[in-house]
Amino acid sequence: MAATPRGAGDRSRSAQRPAAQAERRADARRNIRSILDAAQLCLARDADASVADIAKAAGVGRVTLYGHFKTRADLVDAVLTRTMEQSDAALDATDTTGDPCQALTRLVGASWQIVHQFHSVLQAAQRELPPERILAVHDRTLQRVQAIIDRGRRAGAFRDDLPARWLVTTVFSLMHAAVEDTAAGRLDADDAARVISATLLAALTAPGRAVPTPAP
Amino acid sequence: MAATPRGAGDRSRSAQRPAAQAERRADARRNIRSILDAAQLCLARDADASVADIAKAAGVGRVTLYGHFKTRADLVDAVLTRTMEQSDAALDATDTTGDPCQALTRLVGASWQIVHQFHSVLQAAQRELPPERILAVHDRTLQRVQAIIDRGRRAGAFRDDLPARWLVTTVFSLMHAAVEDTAAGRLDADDAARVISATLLAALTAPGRAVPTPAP
DNA sequence: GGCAACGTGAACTACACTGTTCGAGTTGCT
DNA sequence: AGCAACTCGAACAGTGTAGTTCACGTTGCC
Repeated sequence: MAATPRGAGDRSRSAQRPAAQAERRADARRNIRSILDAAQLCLARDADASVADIAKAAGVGRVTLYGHFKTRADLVDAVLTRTMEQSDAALDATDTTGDPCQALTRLVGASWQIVHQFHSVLQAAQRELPPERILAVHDRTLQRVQAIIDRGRRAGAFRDDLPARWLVTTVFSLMHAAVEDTAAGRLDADDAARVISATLLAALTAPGRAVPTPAP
Repeated sequence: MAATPRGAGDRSRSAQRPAAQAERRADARRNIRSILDAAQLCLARDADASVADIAKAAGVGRVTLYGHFKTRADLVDAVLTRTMEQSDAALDATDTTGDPCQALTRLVGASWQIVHQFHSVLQAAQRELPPERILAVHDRTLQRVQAIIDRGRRAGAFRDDLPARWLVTTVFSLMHAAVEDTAAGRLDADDAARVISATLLAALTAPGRAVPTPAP
């Protein structure tokens, strides 16, 4: 879905799925990498960055870029996918077992940097890609949050009076709201993870229960 | 800032500020109204609606529209201003005194319909207008929320361990997140106000305190 | 070394949109 | 009635973008 060679059609490739980047020439691989790097950077700075901007930032001709990515949407999709893969990798290294409250706090801490950095990549994707695609790419992250919430509910720590899906939305919503607040200078970026966690723990706590105060 | 006559310059008008719509001819007033109505509707449906779309929806020539609004940004600004005025009017009729928790619940209930309906008008404005302008137009609403939160904090009902500005952000963020969830079919629109309120009350509650369970 | 894959800039098509001009007609106001 | 304000559509200019083609130069790979 990301790579589209010029000379060769789909004939020599087993399928169009597996990105099929291995059998390319070395300079092509290098350029694809540069393009993705540049696109991630440009889109992170400005969700409306043009293909020309990205090509220039990658130190590559626009035509070369189109040689690897059929359309702008393709490129955005590739960048989003890549970003989510990086995110998932970072989150895989995070312990989300044990006490749900602490697990959530750890998850927020680990996610914040990524969300903070690549917030507008998501914005670009939301303007260019169909909602189902956005959802699909977020699947693993969604599952992860959902799992913690489910566990917290079963343990009686998290509330049971609201749709589980809404609690997941709450988590994502506050993360992204925090990004915008820091961008506008209304929130200290170094304090954001703490603020988000504190708000979320309270929001997810079962009514009637005392709100946990996590140790600093 | 909204009205721009054709024949007459600024000469006959006292200032360019006061919208100066009173001294126009009747048909002009009618058209301006139609345009604003149509623009509000179109932008609510699609934040990217073109000037041509809006003019057609208003039953008016494109040139006529440009006769009243110098640029697309001007039009968007006028629509946003108008929407916020309507919103403020609706909120003026809402009792925000008394118990902060109940006041917040009432405010959310009264705001939800408007936010739900005109969510993408705001999106359009965010793409076209400078952030300061968005902030300025939201001033009254912002103040209102801020006032309730301040009162709740003084009363010891709301938490004091997070920046007040962040709590305001939380309120707006969850409202808009709820809109997107309903649009995606993940949340029942009729249930939204309750869900938002319940989440917010918990989020704003002081740590260590029991979360209030508002009467249905 | 040789060949195919790859890169490149310039130029071109195509499109969608904003904003303007013009000439001619219509409507409201006095 | 008469005049200025207003409306209208068509046509135009300008801009920014996506995507393509071509002819030629370069690089990697066997």
